[in-house]
Amino acid sequence: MTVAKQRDTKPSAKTAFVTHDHAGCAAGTLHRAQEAAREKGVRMTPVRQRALEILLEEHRAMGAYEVLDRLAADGFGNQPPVAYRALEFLVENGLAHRVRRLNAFAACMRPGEDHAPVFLICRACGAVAEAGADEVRSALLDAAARHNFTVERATVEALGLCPRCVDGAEAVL
Amino acid sequence: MTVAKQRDTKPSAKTAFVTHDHAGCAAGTLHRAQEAAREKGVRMTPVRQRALEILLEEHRAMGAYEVLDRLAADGFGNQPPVAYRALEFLVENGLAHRVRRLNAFAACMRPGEDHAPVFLICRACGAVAEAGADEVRSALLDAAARHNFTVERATVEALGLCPRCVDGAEAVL
DNA sequence: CTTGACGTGTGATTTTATAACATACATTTA
DNA sequence: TAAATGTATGTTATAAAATCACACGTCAAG
Repeated sequence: MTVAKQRDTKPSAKTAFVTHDHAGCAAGTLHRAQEAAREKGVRMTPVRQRALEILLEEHRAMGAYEVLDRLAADGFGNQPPVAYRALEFLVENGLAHRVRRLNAFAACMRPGEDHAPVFLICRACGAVAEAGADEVRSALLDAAARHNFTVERATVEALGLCPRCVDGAEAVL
Repeated sequence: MTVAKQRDTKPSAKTAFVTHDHAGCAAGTLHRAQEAAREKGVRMTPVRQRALEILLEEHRAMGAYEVLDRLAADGFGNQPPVAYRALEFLVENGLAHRVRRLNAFAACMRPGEDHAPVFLICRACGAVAEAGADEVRSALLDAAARHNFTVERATVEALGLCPRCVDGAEAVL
């Protein structure tokens, strides 16, 4: 846990690809997530909160078993359902997202805001950014409408290289 | 196998959601796929072709193990790698697509044409349609560009209800 | 005919995800 | 506060999806 603030960077146009104060960014997002949960009337229990913290601390997509290991190390159960249930809760309540391409999960950077996220996944460093998606979403809805298809949920994921990895080969790896 | 044509519907705006002559549609697509493979200089071996036929016959997303069962029934190997290798080949060569939301695979309806497909997945009947995606794709590229992200591959999948399932509740289930 | 590349078959294993059931905690209701 | 109810957690087991590693076969180039 642990909310060590280091440089109180203002979270202006925060994206995973821009160097920023992870700890502060994570703390802020966690706070907003807690708010969102409270407003929604759902319970942010210890496992759930810890799972979210783990995702926020890493600021990348993590597999369920990876999260599970961390949870177990913190004294929670060490069986798959422990992680899957916490992660499912977070996803259901818009506090995290599932990244299908990676069979993984990532914290939502805009908890509470109704979101239709696009994920930008760097294949070099594994960073995952959540991009604004309004235009993508409306284009998708248009395309679906042309087929008389009713969209309920959408997954939009792009795999490629983030700005830090694309030029230098000094990639984070 | 089997090109029993039933109603020779003209494949004008063919989509999985419009009632049409599956057999004819499948046969035509298979033919185009074979052409595409030949032009590309890759080998369309028996397992590979049969795997594609299976996907085309069903005209829906199928899990690797489901395809495997059918292949085994036709005298091919019955171990997972048999199906995964054939499917991987098809995907690599643009003859099929992977539908991540379903952990499944579907035949490409436009083999050869460089495609950036959007999948419309009916949660009621399981049909999967490949929709035109140019606008979605450009919106996605724009969004990525704003983050200085270089897109290499994209996954766009919508889950919802197809026109046949959305109004009648007589849904296929 | 031998070599080497590619494809296929097979057994075993790894990784990802759920089912099923028991226990504990929390919130309401009386 | 005690009982009742719903919700969350722990744990065992298993299912489903995907890959590894290695043997064998085929076919075309040398």
